[in-house]
Amino acid sequence: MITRLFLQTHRKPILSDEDAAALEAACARTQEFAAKRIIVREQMPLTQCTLLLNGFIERFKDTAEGRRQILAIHVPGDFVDLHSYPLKRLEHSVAALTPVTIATFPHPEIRALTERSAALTELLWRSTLVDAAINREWIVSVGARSAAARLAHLFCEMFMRLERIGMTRELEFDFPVTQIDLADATGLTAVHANRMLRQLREQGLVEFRQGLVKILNWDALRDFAGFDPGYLFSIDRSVLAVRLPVTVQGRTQTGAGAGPCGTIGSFTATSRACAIGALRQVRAEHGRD
Amino acid sequence: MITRLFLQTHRKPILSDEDAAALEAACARTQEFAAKRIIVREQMPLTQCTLLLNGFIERFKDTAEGRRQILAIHVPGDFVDLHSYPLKRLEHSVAALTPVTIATFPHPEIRALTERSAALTELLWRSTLVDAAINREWIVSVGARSAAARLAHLFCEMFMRLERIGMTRELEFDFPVTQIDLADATGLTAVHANRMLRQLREQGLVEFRQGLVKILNWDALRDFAGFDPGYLFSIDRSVLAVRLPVTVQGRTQTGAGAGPCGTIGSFTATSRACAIGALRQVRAEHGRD
DNA sequence: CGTTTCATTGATCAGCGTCAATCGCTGTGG
DNA sequence: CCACAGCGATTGACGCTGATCAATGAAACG
Repeated sequence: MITRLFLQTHRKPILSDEDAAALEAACARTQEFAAKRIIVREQMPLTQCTLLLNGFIERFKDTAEGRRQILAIHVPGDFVDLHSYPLKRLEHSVAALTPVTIATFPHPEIRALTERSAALTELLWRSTLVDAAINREWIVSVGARSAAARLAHLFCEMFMRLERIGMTRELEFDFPVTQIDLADATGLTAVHANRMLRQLREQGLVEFRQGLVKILNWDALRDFAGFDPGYLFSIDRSVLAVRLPVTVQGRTQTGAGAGPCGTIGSFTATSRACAIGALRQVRAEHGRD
Repeated sequence: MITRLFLQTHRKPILSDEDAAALEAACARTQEFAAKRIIVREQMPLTQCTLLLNGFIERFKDTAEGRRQILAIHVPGDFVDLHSYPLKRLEHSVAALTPVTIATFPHPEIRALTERSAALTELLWRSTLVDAAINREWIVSVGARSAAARLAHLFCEMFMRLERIGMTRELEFDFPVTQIDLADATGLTAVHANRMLRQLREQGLVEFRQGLVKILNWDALRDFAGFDPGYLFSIDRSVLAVRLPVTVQGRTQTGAGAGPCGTIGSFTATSRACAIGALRQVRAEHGRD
């Protein structure tokens, strides 16, 4: 079943059996690519979407200065370029990080799906938005986290996403990328990424060696990275909350209650100092830092 | 007409008059907020979406260390949190940068729209994906551009987005944000942002003074920022190409042609050196750098 | 087996953050 | 009308994080 992992990752909204079957049937064919092969080149007109079945895929842009910025790393079950359906072209390239197997869904087939079922459309739409939420978390990573925390955060994210599809073993998982890839994803140089990986290892947080990630201390790693899985929009946030007590939640307590639906806020976004103070307090209460 | 600027920004797919009217009618009410007011707080369950009619809005996250990362800046005509419809909650907060007027669209109304028209759904979907493309360009900014180039790039982006909705005058436009906001958007400190703004001014590229941006030399600014408007998915790329000759286009020429539909690439993503060399060459041909 | 890629480490240095002080503007209350 | 507080802009001094340059070894590959 081609769409199994996709549906396992994105469970809402719940599809009828017919819709699920229609989605499955929309696949035109499967295909394999060697590692490092470019699958989609930026700005080319596209007529199909790519569902990743096996292996790892990167989306990236190269800058004029010769730096590569990886924008996303995809795992099996991810609809790598579903956004090409409404957009018709991509503003970035897509390449295989490892040997991969993909399934392709022609745009006309997807159009037929959207005309057939609003629920199915919403599921597809939603999956592209979870992707976007991950994009935004990466903005936070490169914009506001230290080098070591960026790497730690990436490991946390990959762990949760791979666990969702059964690709972890206890606290370790295969992550067959190079240190150069890690550097390109986190906005660092390979040299510095290497040093930070050593630091993470020596701090007893996480170990990365030849494509294998071993999480040595999940709680410490999560705190160090400032990782809050909320942005992954996984199925059951309450379960995650138990397993991963959310540090940063305290933020929303800065000030009294908001309107009933949360859209009518009643507080300003100012007073950084105040918010920071509150945060430090929350962190202190949890005995961290 | 509430949706005028939105439809002006997002012209594809083209809507029927009925669909456009239905969209217009889905608005429940308009509302005003003072500057710095939080409009949507992260993680709160949402039941409506926000269309910005007037003013500027930011989407942001605060980190545990007290840093604020701005994830997006919205201009009139932007559906600020349309992604809350499929996602039901947001992983970030939304606040007014200036006094704003917004229109709210209840989720049930949007659901009705999606059940009514696949074309309308695609337009809405597409607009959330253009947003995501901007998110990704911001990853490139904070991850791979120098401090000054990040600011320059932001000014280029805002200029193009504001021009689309008629909010520029020749080469200047109102951008009523503080230097702190600019710093939070670009992953810099306010102090350093200030210095870089001075540098950009002294280099004769762009001037930012009390909420007014004056572009002193568009070509030089665009080149300095490495700005390629393709990621904005504006209406007519060819027009933009004439007006703003696309430097970075040359990249896709690195290697011979790809498959007919662009999905079957035939080159590897390796050999950075080669690609960089080719880029330098392209840039040299254009007499830059 | 040569060639290339990746990992690793050292030395050096620059870009950007941090700390601190000043100045101007605005709003506010006495 | 003035004193004062708060915020934003600006500038200087200093230091750290992370980039750059360089070299080596090991492993993968054709």
